[in-house]
Amino acid sequence: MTEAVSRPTLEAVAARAGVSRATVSRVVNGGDGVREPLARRVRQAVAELGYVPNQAARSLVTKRHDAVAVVIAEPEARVFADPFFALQLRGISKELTAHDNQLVLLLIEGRDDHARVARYLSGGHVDGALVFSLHLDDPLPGLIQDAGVPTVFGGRPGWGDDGRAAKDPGVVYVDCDNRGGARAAVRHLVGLGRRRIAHLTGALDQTSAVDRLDGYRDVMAEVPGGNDPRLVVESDFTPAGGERAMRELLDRCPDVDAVFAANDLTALGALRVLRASGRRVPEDVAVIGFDDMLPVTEEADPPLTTVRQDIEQMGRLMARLLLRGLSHGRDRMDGRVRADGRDGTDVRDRPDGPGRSGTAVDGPGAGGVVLPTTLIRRASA
Amino acid sequence: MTEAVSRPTLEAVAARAGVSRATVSRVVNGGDGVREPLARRVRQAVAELGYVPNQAARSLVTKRHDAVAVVIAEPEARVFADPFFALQLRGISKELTAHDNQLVLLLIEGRDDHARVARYLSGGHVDGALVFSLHLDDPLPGLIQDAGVPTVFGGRPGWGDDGRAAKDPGVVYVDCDNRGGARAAVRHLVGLGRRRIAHLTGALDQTSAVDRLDGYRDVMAEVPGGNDPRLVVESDFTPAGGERAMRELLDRCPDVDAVFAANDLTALGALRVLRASGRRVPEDVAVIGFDDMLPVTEEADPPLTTVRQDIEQMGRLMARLLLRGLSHGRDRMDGRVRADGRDGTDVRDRPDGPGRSGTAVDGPGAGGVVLPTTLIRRASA
DNA sequence: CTGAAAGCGCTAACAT
DNA sequence: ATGTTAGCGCTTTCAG
Repeated sequence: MTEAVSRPTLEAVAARAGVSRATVSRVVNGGDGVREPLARRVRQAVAELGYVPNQAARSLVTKRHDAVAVVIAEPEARVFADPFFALQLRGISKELTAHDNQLVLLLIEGRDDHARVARYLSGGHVDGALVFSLHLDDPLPGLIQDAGVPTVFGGRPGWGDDGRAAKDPGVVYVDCDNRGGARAAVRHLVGLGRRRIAHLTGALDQTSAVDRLDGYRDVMAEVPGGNDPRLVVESDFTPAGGERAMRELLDRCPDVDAVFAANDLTALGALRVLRASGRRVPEDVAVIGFDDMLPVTEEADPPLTTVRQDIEQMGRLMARLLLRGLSHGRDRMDGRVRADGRDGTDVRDRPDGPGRSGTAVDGPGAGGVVLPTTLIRRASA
Repeated sequence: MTEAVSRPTLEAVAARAGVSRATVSRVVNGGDGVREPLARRVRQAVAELGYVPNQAARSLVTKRHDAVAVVIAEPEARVFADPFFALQLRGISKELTAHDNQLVLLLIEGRDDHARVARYLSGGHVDGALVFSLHLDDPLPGLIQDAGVPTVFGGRPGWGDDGRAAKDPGVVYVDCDNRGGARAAVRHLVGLGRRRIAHLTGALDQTSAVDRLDGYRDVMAEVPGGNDPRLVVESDFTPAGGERAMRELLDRCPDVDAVFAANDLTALGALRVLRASGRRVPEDVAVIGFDDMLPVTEEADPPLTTVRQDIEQMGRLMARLLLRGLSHGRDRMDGRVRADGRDGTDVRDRPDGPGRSGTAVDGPGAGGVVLPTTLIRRASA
């Protein structure tokens, strides 16, 4: 292992190129206003010495860090049960990398960690934050707002009275069209001729679960007998919860002919209970999930029809919005992030095929960007 | 959102407390050699002003960053198919947090990214790196060694001729006892009275797959007819690969009565093919997996007997070893990481129950720390 | 278009 | 035990 030998400084490069430090600095940072022959000499010296700018020194004067924090709270470690997390990170990482920003990962393990994270964020160590707000009652978003760090949330924030946060144009978030996706799923079941369509909800302290339930209700309101409350069973996004809910459902409504589960894991549990009860899927009961968690949906028996959301794209978009706000901030806006100016490239670049649902923007004035979902037909419905 | 108002500096705190900057600095950094009354005044001022040290300024002079990079290469995105990644990160994060270090996440998407990561690591932005080396031919480890950054690898590194790297005491890594775990699994099958025990390998360009195969062979060498090469089918750690391999196996050896799959996903594929072929598990064919990937093993049909490795613990240990090397380095060792001084607290704190396998240290002189595995009995074997 | 000089906020000798 | 001082490596006016 080589000794951590002191790296060359601007000074060294300047000496070697026979110019001043200022000139080297200019070249290194884009090189405006340096005549080509000189610039070339500088670049040469940089290459020869293997010069890499000292980020600490740079930050000290620019007050920028080219780093953003990604904050992930993982209460019951549910986040870790699925590949969600990884995909989001991947999208975020790609976008940050493309803009030469570093990703500082902040995992929250428990209540105590909130203070730590808040302190870090207020400490001015990063230029902004991407925050995944999982629960309606999570104190974290509030703390972060107080910290005064430009922030983009992942998933519609649910804090505040009646989801007030999501309507505050100062709060920027990215989400998938949970409600629209749910509608598409239920409509599909209706189109299949099903009438006793049930819903196994997700954990209702998360906005995604609430929105999917709302979407279900939107469509069922138009189905004769569709507002039978026994058709909705509360669950929690887990396979075990799905089993429990499905048993309960079978008890309440033995005549059920379709199930829209709040996510694929829940659908998996339902599938098992249905099989055990002697029902055939989809002949007797059609089943649809949500997320399109690949290993799960494709390997399910039968393969699961589901509503796909592009997790990685959500990550990318979050990062993009944050970075955009940051660059504004540098010029004159004090870093306030805004969700407008949605050029949408890369986001809505897929053809508008059948089964497509949702709009790309959830109403004017809101700080939320909502990505469309797609119904993926497999064997279960 | 509050304006990014300039935070208070040491100077401000000093003024308020009526002392010099140096004194404040001393108090903030542990407070040796400052008399209590004074120290109290300083702490008071710090609290009142909400002072947080400027990390950039501090790094500039100390040349330390209290940050480590976590480098994850994810070739075919396989990493993201399972919760592995998340668990490792969680373990790492916990340990780093406990020592006030930041986690900078570097995801490698393709060949081009290697250079970028190498440059970042050489750039002296972090104090050390935790690197997951997935493939035998990965150029990354070499680049990282050149970068001269204290590093701990996740998983036995396979580069160099014949795994030379793992024997270099200068190369530190943490792995689970793949070979021992495999032995335990196969021994269990033997104990069940099985004789035609097959192995579906993992991707053999990863040391974990190679080691598990070796473990299988260790035991089979003592089983009559156990060295039948047809009993080993190469696969790739995926469910689809598992299906393919299992079909091939059934073709070659219809009399197979047990299968040790290189991981749980592979076992899942095997299970499906076995069912389709009309075989009962475990009556006709016993099946064992590896990893104990919970959602998969518990939800499998039948629930999967498997070899558990404590992923999170591996992450913790990697971070701990790195941090330990770093603190040595600060005193006098130029940051060289060493795998000795294994106090092992938290690592070997579980009772030595039955089915336990492996040693905590893989031979003297090597830079590797190998964590034990546990056989988890469920219904499939 | 280029160079000289003034700090950014902090730590670590060195004084006292 | 506390204060004074000299930079860490860089960007950025400000002159020329």
